[in-house]
Amino acid sequence: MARVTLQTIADRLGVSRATVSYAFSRPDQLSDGLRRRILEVADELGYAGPNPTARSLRLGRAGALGMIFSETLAYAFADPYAVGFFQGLATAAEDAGVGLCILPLPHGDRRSETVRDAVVDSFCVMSLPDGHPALAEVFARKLPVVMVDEPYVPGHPFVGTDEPTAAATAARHVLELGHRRVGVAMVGLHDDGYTGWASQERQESALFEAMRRRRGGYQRAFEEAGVDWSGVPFYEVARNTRAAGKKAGHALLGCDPRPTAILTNTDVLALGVLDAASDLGLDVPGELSVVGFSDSAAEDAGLTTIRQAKREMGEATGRLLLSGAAAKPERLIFPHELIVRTSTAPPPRSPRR
Amino acid sequence: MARVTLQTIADRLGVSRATVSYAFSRPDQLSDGLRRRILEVADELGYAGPNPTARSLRLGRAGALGMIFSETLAYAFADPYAVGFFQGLATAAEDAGVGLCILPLPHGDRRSETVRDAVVDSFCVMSLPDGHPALAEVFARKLPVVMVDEPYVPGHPFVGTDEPTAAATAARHVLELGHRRVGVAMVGLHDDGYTGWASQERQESALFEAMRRRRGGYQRAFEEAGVDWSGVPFYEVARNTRAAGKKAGHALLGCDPRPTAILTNTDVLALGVLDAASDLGLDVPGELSVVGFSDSAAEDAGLTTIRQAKREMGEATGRLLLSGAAAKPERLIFPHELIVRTSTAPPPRSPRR
DNA sequence: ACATCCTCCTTAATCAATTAAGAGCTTAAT
DNA sequence: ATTAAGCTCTTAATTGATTAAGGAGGATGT
Repeated sequence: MARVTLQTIADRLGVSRATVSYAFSRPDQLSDGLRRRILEVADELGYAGPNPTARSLRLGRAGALGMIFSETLAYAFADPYAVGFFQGLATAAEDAGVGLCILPLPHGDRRSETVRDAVVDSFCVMSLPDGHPALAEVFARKLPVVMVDEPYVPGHPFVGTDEPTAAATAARHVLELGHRRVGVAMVGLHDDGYTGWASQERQESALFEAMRRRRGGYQRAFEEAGVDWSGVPFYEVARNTRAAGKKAGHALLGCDPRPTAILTNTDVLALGVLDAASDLGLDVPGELSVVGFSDSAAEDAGLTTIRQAKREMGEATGRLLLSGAAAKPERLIFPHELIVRTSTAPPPRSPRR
Repeated sequence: MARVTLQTIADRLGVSRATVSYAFSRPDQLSDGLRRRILEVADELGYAGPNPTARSLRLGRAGALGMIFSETLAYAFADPYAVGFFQGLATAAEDAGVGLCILPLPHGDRRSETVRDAVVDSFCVMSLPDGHPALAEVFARKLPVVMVDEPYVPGHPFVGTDEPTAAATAARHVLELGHRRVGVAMVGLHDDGYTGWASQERQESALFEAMRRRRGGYQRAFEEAGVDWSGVPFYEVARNTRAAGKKAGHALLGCDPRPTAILTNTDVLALGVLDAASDLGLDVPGELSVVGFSDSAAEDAGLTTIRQAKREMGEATGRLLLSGAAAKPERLIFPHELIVRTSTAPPPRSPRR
């Protein structure tokens, strides 16, 4: 059972390959009779239709948008922020009738040429650390690229959030409620798998730009409020999971004096902190205030958080890529919003020890 | 700025195209000196590397797995069950170093040739109604296909759940607790946008096979317990959202006599039913028991549900497709499990009116 | 001195289509 | 009758690579 191509059908009918091609893609170029006969024979021979790869090559378009993510794909799909973004991106792809191709990057010792070999027309790069090798591979492809959240590469379009301001808004919220002993739990600063207390130096040298800037926003708000940042307990976790959040929560709540508020840079982490508070029998928000980030899992838990326009960001990224506008180095900063729910309140008058 | 191809570089250096190709893909075939010179010139000319589409054509492999979903992509990404499945599928794709290409289907009056033109090596088809035109387009491609949840097409590999048994398990749980006035809320039976009470005939003629079978499981369990199915209030909603679940909850809880338990075919719907119960000031599980399905959003809410191995199903599907085993018509039925949490209890002794 | 073996590179076939331009032939208009 | 216009189909160039087989030249073995 040899491969069936246009040529096979052409030979069988004694017509030219071009004629068979027209039968499939330009019905107006052929008489109805011949066209019918061609389609009949195609069916008979089990022809699978014009080969998409050959078509792509000839037409110079792949019909797909490539998406690159720094983490493993399992991790990406477990992150509500990323999934929300995908939703928007997928909507844009759908509207344009192109596929959304999620590309795995090599992790660990695994080699992979996915970026080099991906049959796509453009790339969306999300949360890659500054010098990640995949970034160079993407640029080498000379296709339209939009960077999301990080890294910001001058001269290339960017979609993101005003991280320092958003973080400062979250911090200011608890500071204005009167909290002075505040702990911070963050994920996504480095990719070395470290979980534990983070020194000032480690904080500032964070590999991931967006989270580094977000942290900077916290610090600025604290300093503006006259709170010494070096006294702020700062716990870093390696994975954005509820369990990691719980661990951070226990660490922070074990400090003496105990914080009356905890800031986290994801909602998932914040939920874990709530778990820790619950373990210790602490009333939230009576004895402890907790703030999340990105409003991705926050509603049910009554979490105060910073809402980000995930879907809109995804859609905008898609449109930028699909409209060809990605040639211009636009920089779209999407608005954020503080959503105050029931996880934050003024600190207790006389803190329980 | 004309296109730079292997040939451009070859011409510039006065070598053959093949030599340049070897410089990129088979370093051992070339002297180091020439290879270096080739790469240098390539860089100089701004060559983007061997064209992936041409490569794909020549090598006969696309390096991507196509995924098809009956709903809009925004909807798919909003469904925790689907996202869980994606997680597993993506993991398998990642391990194999291939991309995961999510293909939009035409919706409404939109035309689209995405299935016909998708540059992929295989297809994963999830939850397509029996006669959906995309299914024929997929088969026409003559590539490996795995069907997930539905439709089951004899002779093709299938990955899914024992729907009738799983549903019967959920139903039996409340029946064994002593409930006799039970309501049912389901989504995903038809795709005509209908929301409201569903007649027996409408139930049985459901377009989507998996949900049709799931419903059959409920009915069987009721009949085995001696409960007349025709007296069971059955509310159907068009979309798998919390708001829709709430609407269904209000409808069902407005029945006289009021149900003491409600079965839903998704956790999202169940959360909505809990919202409705809360609106009415009903105690769960004291006055109302609620059961979800798929354990996708259930833990925090304490929802009793049927756990499905979403991730494992996705991974198995991926492996089937990527190992070439999809040629054999395997039928993988994954186990389910009743998870009893705090949303179910025996019915109240003397029901409040 | 001759055969043999490498190393390095070229030739040419192949992958499977699309499409502008042109060639016959028929039909219609003048 | 003649010219122009329409249909329908073919020719041939093009898209950008990969790779088996072969050739030229130098090094090695006997």
